[in-house]
Amino acid sequence: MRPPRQARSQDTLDRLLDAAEGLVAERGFEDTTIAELVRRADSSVGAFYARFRDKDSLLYALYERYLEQAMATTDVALDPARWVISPISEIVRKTVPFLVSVYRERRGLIRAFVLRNHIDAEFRARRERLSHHVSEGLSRLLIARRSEIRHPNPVRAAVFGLTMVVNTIESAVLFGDLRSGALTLSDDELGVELTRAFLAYLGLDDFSRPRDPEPAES
Amino acid sequence: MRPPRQARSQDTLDRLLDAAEGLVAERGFEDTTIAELVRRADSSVGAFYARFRDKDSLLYALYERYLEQAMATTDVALDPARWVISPISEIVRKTVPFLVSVYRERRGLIRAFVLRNHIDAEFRARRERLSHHVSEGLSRLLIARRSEIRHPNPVRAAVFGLTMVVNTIESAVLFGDLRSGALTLSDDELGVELTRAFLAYLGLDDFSRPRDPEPAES
DNA sequence: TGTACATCAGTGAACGCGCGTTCACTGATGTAC
DNA sequence: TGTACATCAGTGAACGCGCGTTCACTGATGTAC
Repeated sequence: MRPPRQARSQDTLDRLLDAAEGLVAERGFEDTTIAELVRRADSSVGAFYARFRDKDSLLYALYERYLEQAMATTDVALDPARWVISPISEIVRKTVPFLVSVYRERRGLIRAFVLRNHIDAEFRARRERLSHHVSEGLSRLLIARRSEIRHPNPVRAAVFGLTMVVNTIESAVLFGDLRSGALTLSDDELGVELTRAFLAYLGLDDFSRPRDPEPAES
Repeated sequence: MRPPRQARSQDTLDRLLDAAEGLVAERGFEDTTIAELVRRADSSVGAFYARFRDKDSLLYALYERYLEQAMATTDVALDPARWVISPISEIVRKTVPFLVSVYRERRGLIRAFVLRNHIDAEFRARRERLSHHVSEGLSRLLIARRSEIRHPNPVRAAVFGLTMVVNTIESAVLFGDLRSGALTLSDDELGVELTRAFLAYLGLDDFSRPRDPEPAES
C-alpha cells in the first residue's frame, strides 16, 4: 500500500477503507467488486490503484487495521489490574461471553477474514500475532492462579482451551452452526456452555462438582 | 445429475467422480478446472455436461457419496453392541482419536466440503443430516450411561461437546492450526486433549479428580 | 435375421461473461529560484 | 511575490484473461417390425 502524500489523498484512502469494510462485512470479499467499492467511496478505479497494488492488498490493509484494534481490546480485557482479586472462574465467566459478543458485533468482517485464513498462509501468519498476544495475556492471568488448575499443564490448558472456545464461537456465530438442527443455542447459552467447558477442562477444583449446600437458615 | 442408461456411460461417470475426488482433495474445488478433470478421467467436456448440469453439481455428487460413507462409518463406530460393557470414558477415549484419524485421512476432500459449507446454505442442509445422525448415535450411548454425567443436561452436553470437538479437529487438521506458534500439537496429543476436554465438560464423576493412589505392594 | 430409426454417449473448438487491471489524460498541490 | 516545473491525485473507458458452458457433429447401442 503506497502511503498518501497529501491530506486530500489520505481522505480518499480513508473513504476507500471505510467503504471496503462495509461492503466486505455485508457481502464478503469475493463478492465485493472494485467498481462497487469506488462508487460507494465516491472515488474512482484509478484512485484505488494509486493506493493499492491489487484487490488483495485491500483485504490485507483491512486486516491490519482490525488486528490493531483487536490487540488493543485484548490489552484492556486481560489487563491484570482489572482482575487482581478475581479467581479464574470469574475471569472466564466474564471473558468468554464478551468474546462471543465481539464476534457477533463484527460478524461479517471477521467472517471474511476467517474465510481468507483458511486458504491463505500469509494471512494466517498475521493472525498468529494476535493469537499469540491473546494467549500471552490469558496465560499471564491463569498462571498467576495456577494452583486452582488441576490440568497437568496449565499453559497448554489455557491455550488449547482458548482455541476450542474460539473455534466454536467461529462456527456458531460466523457460520450459523447451532442455530438449527438438533441443538439450537442463543448467544447467551453459547457463552454459558463454553464457559462451563473451559472451566471444566482447566480442571478447577471447585467447578462442576456439586456445591456444598448453603447452610440452613435456622 | 442425469443417471446413465448404458454401462459405458456408468463407467465414464465413475471415472469422472474418481478423478474429481482426487483433484478436489489435491487442490480444492475452485482450483480444479473442468478441462483438467476430463483430461484425468480420460473423458471430454461434453461427456461431463451430459451427466452434470454444471460444475457445482459435481461437488454435490461427491458430497452425497461422502455422506453415505460417513453415515455407514458412524453406524459401525457407535454401534451399541460394540460398547455394552464400556463406561463413557472408554467410549470417548477411543472415539475421539478415531475421529481425528478420519479427518486426517481424507483431509483434502473434507476440507473442500467444509469450505463450501461456510458459504453455501444448501450444502449445510445436507451436512445437517450427518450431524444429526452422529449426534443421535452418540447421545444414545451416553444417555444409557447418564448417571455418569454431572452436566445438568446430558443430551445438550453430548451434542455441544461433540460440536466443540469437531470444530477443533477441523481447525487443527484441515487448516493447520496448532501446528506452529505458541502451542504445537501432534494428532495424538490433539486426541488426548480433546478427550480430556470432552470428558471434563460432560462432568464425569471420576474424571479429572485425582485418582485414589494404588494400594501399596506390601 | 435383418433393416431402419431413435436415443444415448462422446468430442473439443469456440463462445462469452465477469471482473480485475491498465493507461492515456486532466487537474491540483508542492517546490525551487 | 511570481513563475515554471515536477510530482501527486484522480478519472473512467477499454482491455484481457481464465474458465465454465454451449453446440454442431460423429459414433455406439437399443428397439420395433
